[in-house]
Amino acid sequence: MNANPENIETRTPSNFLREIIAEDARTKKYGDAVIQTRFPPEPNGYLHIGHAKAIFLDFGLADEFGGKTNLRFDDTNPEKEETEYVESIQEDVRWLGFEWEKLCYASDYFGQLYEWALQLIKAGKAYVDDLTAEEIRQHRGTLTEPGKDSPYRNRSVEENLDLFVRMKNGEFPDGSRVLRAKIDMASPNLNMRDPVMYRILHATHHRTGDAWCIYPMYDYAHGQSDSIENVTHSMCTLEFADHQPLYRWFIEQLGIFPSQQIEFDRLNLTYTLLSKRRLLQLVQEGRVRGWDDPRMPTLSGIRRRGFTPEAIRAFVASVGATRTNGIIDIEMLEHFQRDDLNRRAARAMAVLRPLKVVIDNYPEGQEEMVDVANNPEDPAAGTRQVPFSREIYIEQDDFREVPPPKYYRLSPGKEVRLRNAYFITAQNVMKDAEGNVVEVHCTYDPASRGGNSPDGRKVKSTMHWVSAKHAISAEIRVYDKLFSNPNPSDFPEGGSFLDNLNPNSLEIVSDAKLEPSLADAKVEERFQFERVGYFCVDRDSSETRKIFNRTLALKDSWAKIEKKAAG
RNA sequence: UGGGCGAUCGUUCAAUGGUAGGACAGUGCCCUUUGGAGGCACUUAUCUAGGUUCGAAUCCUAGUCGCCCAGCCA
Repeated sequence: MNANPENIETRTPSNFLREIIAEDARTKKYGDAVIQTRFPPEPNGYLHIGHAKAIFLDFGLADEFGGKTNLRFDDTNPEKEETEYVESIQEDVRWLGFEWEKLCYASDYFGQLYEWALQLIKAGKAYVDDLTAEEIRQHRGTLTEPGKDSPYRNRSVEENLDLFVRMKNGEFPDGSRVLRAKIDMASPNLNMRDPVMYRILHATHHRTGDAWCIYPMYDYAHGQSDSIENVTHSMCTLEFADHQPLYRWFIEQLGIFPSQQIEFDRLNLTYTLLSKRRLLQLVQEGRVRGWDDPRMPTLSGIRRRGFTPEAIRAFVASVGATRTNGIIDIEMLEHFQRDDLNRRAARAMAVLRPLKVVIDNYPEGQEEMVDVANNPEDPAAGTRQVPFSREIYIEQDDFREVPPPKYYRLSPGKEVRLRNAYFITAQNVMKDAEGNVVEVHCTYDPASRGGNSPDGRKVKSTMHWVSAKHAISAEIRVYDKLFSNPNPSDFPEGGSFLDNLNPNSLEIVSDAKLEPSLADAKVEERFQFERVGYFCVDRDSSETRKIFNRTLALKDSWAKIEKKAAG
């Protein structure tokens, strides 16, 4: 990305990660080596907003210090990993605006890792254990009790070597043996109680195929992979803090490049679930339309929803990094997205729930074009022509036959402005058999063309509109939060996180009326529908029928007033 | 109960022994051809108890509370 360090300095406060790196750079802890980081996802699912923070930190911090960042797939478990995911991950990282130095795979290092395992066995630091998974668990002890040595712990180097080579050669079935590091079964840190380094898995790996039937565990692969890549600062989330002693142990035993692990807090958001397992469940059970459903917190979902990489970067930058675990208000994310879109999104007029307005004194058959700013925030965006005629649509919410207090919009006898067009005054209404208002008849002031009256008369309200004759019809998918509970994982005994699903997270408006210029909108193009919200064109659109996703509603102070009045 | 980590406005991030500040949210006012945006103002915080110090959010001690760890997952 084209990061501007000065800008980042002034825009975001420092954090402990930046300070550690700055200090290491200053003291030349790594000599003249450049700052090297890595973003190490396991290709077993789609990236989500939580990963955006890690990506921003890994890439952003390295960049700030003139360093490099590798994208490394931590693909040590063939049973869960797929090429589909390695592709989507690359796409998502690029979409966020980052480019990696090298594309790496832990599986690239399987050979080296194997050689190092041999080395550790020869040094008497690793042994083959024939205990079952269950027995290993029992020998591990508990949080308060030390573990017990495996009866196989003191095998000879020769026997261990022989057994391990045969494990590698496929002589033993899955689960029959493992290679373990020989450390300390009484360590208060469970990770140091002779952790498993290799397990036998006769599974086809998405890259190495059937070349291997033993696969390294995370703990044995991660630090060494960092070391191979000369990673200076290996940043990961807090739950790995207990693994750090082991991370260092392997590097020290092997005498290889001393990468250092630093942990920071995971990103948590209100109303949002970031557990891969549960996200997968939502997809598999059809609770959402897929990984890229616009309600999903996945990067692909957020992108389809209309969020921008700029806003996400600004958001994660503001959130910073600490070692405290908190939960960030989703409104913070929404704020950064509105802020970005407000500056950049072209405006358009669209009526989601149309109510027909007939301007009785506007000549029948007449039509005209009015000049409209594409973005009042950005004069450079220019203007466009929007057709106006005798019959228009306004939002149902913008008319009340009996206006409540503080209601500024259209009501009988009230004069309002049609944005960029004319002042109109409501005269009378037509109703259907049930008494619903189906048409409002108004008169307009021809002198107010453009939206101002020469006599300086003021109106309280300005409303958007679409010419009925020229409007195009479109489908609009109005999204709301996927969960109605701020903490979706909080459910009563016997319940499920699914109970927290918001039943109204998707509302489909099938016949919205849009200004005709929107007929040319391209997939993913973003707009602000004035007074309504931010929308983008969904890829489900066809040549003849547009489908828009609502990214976010505009802040609505009238809704607040109404709510307050309702008590 | 063992080990590790942490604790500052409602939320989040700063303050690195020297005026507790910003952002989000909230409230009020101003402005407005989007009840949007913008501007101004306001409210609210250093977990507790001791100690060190001229001076402590910061250092020390003890306590309290929270998170993480007992996969042949990462």
